[in-house]
Amino acid sequence: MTQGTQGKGATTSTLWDRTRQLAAQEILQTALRLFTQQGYDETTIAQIAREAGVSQRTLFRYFGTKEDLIGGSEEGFVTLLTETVRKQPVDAGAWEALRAAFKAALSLHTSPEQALERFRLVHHTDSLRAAYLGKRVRCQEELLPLLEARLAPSGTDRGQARAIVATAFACFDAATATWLEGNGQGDILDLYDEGLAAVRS
Amino acid sequence: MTQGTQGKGATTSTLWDRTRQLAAQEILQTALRLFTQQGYDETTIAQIAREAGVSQRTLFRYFGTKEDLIGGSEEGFVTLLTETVRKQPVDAGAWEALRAAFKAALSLHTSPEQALERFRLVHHTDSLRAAYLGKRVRCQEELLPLLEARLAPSGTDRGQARAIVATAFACFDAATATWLEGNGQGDILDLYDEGLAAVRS
DNA sequence: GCCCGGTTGGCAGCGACTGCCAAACCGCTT
DNA sequence: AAGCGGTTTGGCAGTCGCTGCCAACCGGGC
Repeated sequence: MTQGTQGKGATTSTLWDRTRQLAAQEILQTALRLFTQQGYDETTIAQIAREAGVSQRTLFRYFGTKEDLIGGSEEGFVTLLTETVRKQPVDAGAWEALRAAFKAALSLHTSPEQALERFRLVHHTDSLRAAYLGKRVRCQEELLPLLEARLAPSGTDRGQARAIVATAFACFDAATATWLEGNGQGDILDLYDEGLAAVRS
Repeated sequence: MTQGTQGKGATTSTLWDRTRQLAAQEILQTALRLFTQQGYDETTIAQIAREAGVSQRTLFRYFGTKEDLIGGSEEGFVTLLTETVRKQPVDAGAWEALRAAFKAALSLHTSPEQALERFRLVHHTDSLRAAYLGKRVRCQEELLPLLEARLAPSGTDRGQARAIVATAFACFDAATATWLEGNGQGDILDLYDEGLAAVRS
């Protein structure tokens, strides 16, 4: 699929599958527009395909599921988190590493307004929220071994490491929920710190 | 639906919708059997209906969705948790109340073996896990106001209360995951305590 | 016997998603 | 210019979960 022609140029090759990327973006924008305009459940794949000028079949070839049309591919997200954690200095604790990962994830959004809009959409649509939560736990599982290494010195076992990772994500979600409730007031990371502080009082 | 005939008898009325309950249980057992035998995704509603001796249509009338065939109705679960929290003594803190609620929830399972089997099924099926997580956050939202009351005296704001509830559930999930990994070894509540202790070290 | 509220079953239909096959397309060679 | 191989695309039919609608049914009160 993506490799076909990926010769020497480290840049985006053949100016042909740049068209492909463009098509993908076109689909994505159309989908996001319709979702915010009329809601996720009220928007059908058929409509998105029609308005984006592609067939339903190819839409499903670009994005495997309807949920993938929001939040982009899961892989990118996961690797960003894992790489960020891995890059943290060895003397940084698990909590610091996780905080850094969340910070990196938040920096993906182009603007707070866009983030707010997207968070709202995900938060208010049951199916989307469920999908997000699924991704989240897969993330946790991926991160677990990395953080186990940082935790081992202090005699923390696997179950405890899992609890720590889960707690970090839970507080992050709580922070975004609170942020959403306040219509984007304040900084998510600050809310995260406050929440975690309350937990670890 | 359920009220139709619910006269004076506080017991299960009219010996007629006892048949209904029986039918419901029949469907549930069939579904659970098939799920564990051949997997959730591989089992179709048509098959369950056929083997349970009802039409697809009535199956959907008893259980609104395929996911409802596992873990029973959400309402029952939610009310159990909220009632348990509400019943806790006023001087009990939020953490104690949540722990009591988890304990009550765990006591719903008839046997550890059955719990293990069911947890495994949910944990290993993406769609089921997503559905469970969705229920979980709805639970959290329901519980939030109750615990806010217990937390208010110590000057905890809403965002922090949310973080605390989310953390408790996260640690509970981590505990069940660890319990599952150890094939049902030990006690979930003990694992929960250990995880929470590590978090709040 | 008869009507009546509530239950059931069958059918048609929707929306997400997949497999399959033929047509279109791109870049390359002759 | 014509041909060719590999990839991409579109259309079609089919599956599965789920819903609305309507006709048939069943137990109980008049």
